[in-house]
Amino acid sequence: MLDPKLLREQTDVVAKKLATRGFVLDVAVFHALEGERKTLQVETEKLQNERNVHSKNIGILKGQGKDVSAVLEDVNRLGDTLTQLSLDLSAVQEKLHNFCAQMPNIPHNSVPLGKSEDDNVEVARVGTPRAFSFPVKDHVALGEALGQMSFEKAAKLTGSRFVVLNKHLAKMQRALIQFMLDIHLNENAYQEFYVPYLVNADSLFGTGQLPKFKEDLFNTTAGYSLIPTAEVSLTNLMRDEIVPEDELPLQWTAHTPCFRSEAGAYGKDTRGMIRQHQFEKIELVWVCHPDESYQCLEKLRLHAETILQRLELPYRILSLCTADIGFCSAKTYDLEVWLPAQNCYREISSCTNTEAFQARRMQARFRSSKTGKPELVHTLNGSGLAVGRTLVAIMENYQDEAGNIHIPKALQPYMGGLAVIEK
RNA sequence: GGAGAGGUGGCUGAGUGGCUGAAGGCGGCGGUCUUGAAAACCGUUGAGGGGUAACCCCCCUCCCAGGGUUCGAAUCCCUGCCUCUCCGCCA
Repeated sequence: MLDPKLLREQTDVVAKKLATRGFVLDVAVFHALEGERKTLQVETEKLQNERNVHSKNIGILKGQGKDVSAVLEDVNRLGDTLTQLSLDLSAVQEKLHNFCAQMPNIPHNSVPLGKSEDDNVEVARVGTPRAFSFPVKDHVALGEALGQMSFEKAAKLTGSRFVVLNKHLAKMQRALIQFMLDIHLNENAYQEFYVPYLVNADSLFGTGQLPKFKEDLFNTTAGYSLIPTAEVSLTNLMRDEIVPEDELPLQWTAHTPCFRSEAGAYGKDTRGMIRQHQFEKIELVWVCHPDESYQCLEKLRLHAETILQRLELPYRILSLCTADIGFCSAKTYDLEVWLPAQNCYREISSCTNTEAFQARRMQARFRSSKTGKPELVHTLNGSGLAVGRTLVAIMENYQDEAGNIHIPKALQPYMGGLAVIEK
């Protein structure tokens, strides 16, 4: 959610900035709603005040044993008008709220302008893709040949876009989770959380999944939704909270499964573990002072990169352009890992500064030591990393001609010393 | 699942229809005192929104949430959510 004051006072500036990301702000509609709101609100509050004054008088007069019928008549006359006005007011306020809830965040000045994902800017490449002396197989071929990855079994159990792993591959996924968490906890000072995988609508609104992206979620008959990312559970810990300024920044992490319905993405990446309805992820969340959020974003990105570096996986860093950043994002870096079978880099982490966009939706605040007043925090989130895709990357980058998977050095201790997964 | 009790400000805890946005205590902040600190004493201390160019100021809303009764609701009624105690069940 954008700052309503900013929106009101500099509507054209906001519209211009949102246009860079392909969002058309209907300035006329906004001004009309806003004008209506103001008139109604002022009038409603005026009448409410009148009513309150009268009511207070009634109390005083009654206490003195005097007749109140005259005042009572006055205040009764207010009744109907006031009822109607407040109905009108809340209708307009709801419209205004819905209007604003659909508006995406304003891109930061450092975000490259662009019209599509082709305009994303490559910031750096790290590591060199290995040269293979044999035809590379993709993770599906490798995994099925090993007998440790089955999409068929998953389809029997559930449907498409799920996977069953067993033996070493199942263990490697668990090892990766442990490996990533250990680094974030021991080296990067994150606090670990265990959180619900089902959340309510307020939480989903807070982090921006609602109202716009309801279709991407798995919703339950109980009224809860499965989390599409631990960002929802972690970030919403701050909802309606006010923390002391000196406790900032907060660095939180959790491993969770993530559930995405992604109705719109059918036909894309139909093969393999790249796009699944259920996958494991380590999430990193920062809650910080507004002055520091861009330094924090750099640190967050570095923490995600560390994992790729330790696993010796080649990757590149993209700064997403205005057309490609997410709804809540003011700025996003994507980390893309090299996948030899696809002969390209694929997203494995997305690190985002939402500034106060989510914080405003959540009323997540800190108490300013300067003013003593609550102010909105900035929230950031990033994957550190997507575990399923990391597994894919290891399989494809570390395969040999026989179809065996060599395990990265750093991960071997987590695999009980195992160095190669063989048939 | 069954039976009870309860949800009030950062915390604790009064308040059953009328200057109560809320006593008292704790905590926080400011001050007096002190070489400094502690103690003591005095003062101060919720949030959201609107009006205003803006501070001061003025107004509205908020005592779990949503409805209702009333001129007026923290207080009465209904529904939901949550917490606690006892019993049952269970990983």
